Amino acid sequence: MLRKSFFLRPTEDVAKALLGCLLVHESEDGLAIGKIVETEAYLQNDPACHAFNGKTKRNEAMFREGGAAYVYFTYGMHYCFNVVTQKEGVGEAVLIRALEPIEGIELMKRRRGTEDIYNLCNGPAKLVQAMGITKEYNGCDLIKGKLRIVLKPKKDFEIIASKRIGIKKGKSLLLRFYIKDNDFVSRR
DNA sequence: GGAACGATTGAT
DNA sequence: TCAATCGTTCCT
Repeated sequence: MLRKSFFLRPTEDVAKALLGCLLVHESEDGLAIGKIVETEAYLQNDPACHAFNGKTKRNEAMFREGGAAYVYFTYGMHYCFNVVTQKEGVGEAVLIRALEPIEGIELMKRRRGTEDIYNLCNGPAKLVQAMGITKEYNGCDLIKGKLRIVLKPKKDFEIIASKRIGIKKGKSLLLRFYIKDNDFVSRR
């Protein structure tokens, strides 16, 4: 089980530390596990961040103490999953952009409607669908819930930092992180 | 009350 | 490159 302090570090550090960790979901349909291979940090003083203009009903979970989930609906049809960071009152989080499927791959294929393992979790809304994450998890505890993050100590990979994807503001910031040469990272 | 927009995806 | 699709946010 992860320690609370894992999530209370600077958000960029958490975004990098999450690479290689496991995202686990024990659902009624079965167990699904993916290794986190791509993340993006969203900071309070960053115009691309949902919390940039302060707390609203939608982004309320971002202001909770680190270790909670922030799940939001976008483009009228997709959900994205974030890991909330920092102490209570700070609106920062890490968007999980891609996973390497580890466990429950048949379940993921069924949920996604594809047989291609490289197309199961290579995007923020895709992995939400593959893992069976719903809006009900918004604000939930990721340390000990049905949906949780598990530390993976062995990290024998190189981390690449780059510009974030799909945003209109804050484009130049290098707040996207991914595992070098990993085949499950989202491309574009 | 109304309009504009979006941390995306999948098809063309 | 573009349409799909609708909740949230912000303006009037």
